[in-house]
Amino acid sequence: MVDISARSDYAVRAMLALAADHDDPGAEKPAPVSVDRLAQAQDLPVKFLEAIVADLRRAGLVASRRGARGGYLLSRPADQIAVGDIIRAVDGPLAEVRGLRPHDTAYPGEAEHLPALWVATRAALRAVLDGTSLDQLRRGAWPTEVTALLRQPDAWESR
Amino acid sequence: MVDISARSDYAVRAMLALAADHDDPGAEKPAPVSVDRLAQAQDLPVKFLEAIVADLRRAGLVASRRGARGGYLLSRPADQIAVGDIIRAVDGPLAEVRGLRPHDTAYPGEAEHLPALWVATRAALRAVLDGTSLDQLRRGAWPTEVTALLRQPDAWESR
DNA sequence: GCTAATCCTGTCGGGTCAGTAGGATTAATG
DNA sequence: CATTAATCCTACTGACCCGACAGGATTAGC
Repeated sequence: MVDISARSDYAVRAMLALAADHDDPGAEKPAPVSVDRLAQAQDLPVKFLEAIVADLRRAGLVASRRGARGGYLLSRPADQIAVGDIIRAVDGPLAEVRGLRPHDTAYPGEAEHLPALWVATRAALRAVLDGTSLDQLRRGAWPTEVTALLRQPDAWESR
Repeated sequence: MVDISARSDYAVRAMLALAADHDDPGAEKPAPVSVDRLAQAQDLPVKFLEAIVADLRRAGLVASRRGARGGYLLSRPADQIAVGDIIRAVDGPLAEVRGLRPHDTAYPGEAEHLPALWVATRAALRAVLDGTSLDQLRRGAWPTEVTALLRQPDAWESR
């Protein structure tokens, strides 16, 4: 069902590392961070991460400086980047049904209402992932929807 | 991210077909439905569906009668079967992070709050899929959480 | 005993995923 | 101006999973 891929997981963690570097040293202009340092910070495979960060750049979420002293920078403030943006950048749409977008599935007979359920499923995902910014995630300062979900008693249990 | 697999999609549709047969002819005892008829009703590949329905049986969601005039029956009323139950039966856990359950992921440094986000993501999924029964799905009689999600203006739009 | 069904095992091609290899290009710095 | 440190690009691989099919063993109603 939901499988948070290594790509997405690594991408979010790299972005978190970048965000940290961004507001860390007071008011200085942040210096570009190399893939090597990002990989070290979160213990990720360097070459694989390199490919992932390239996707983030193509999606416009980070800017790159080439050459010595080069590296990557957030292209927007961390409170204006949703986690959903990151995941879409590296893994495509948040939800698919057998390769189709949820809203253009169609079914015969008894299953006529099924598309609505898939759409609702996607909407639920969006509420969490597009409702949480990189900045909120880093600080654990959750938006209200997420807080409500986490308050659920069995949220941390298997099922 | 979320990929509703063919297995899950087909499984839900087969269960819907079964549910329809169940309350259709008034108060008669429902007769077992063969895989062939289920496949026809929803236009699904017979042999593949056979394997899927076998999973549903092992999970206890349907009961089987072997031999001539055999087939499958819902093992509980359709309002006591959650869509989430069906999906778990054929595809395993609703959410995983690189093969791990969301609640036992762990991260170094800046990503310390990430597990909570994955857990919230799963909780959001559960709210929709465990909150909707097979019966509600068939009738399009959505629970309040789903209605709220579908009311969202861009719920049916791409992103 | 025929027939219609479940049940089981095995196979298969293609696709995706995580990760690696190797090198071309770019730019700061001494 | 050469060295060095970085991005960038293309290609590859090995493993695994997914959708689907084949063939037959078993069961039970008529």
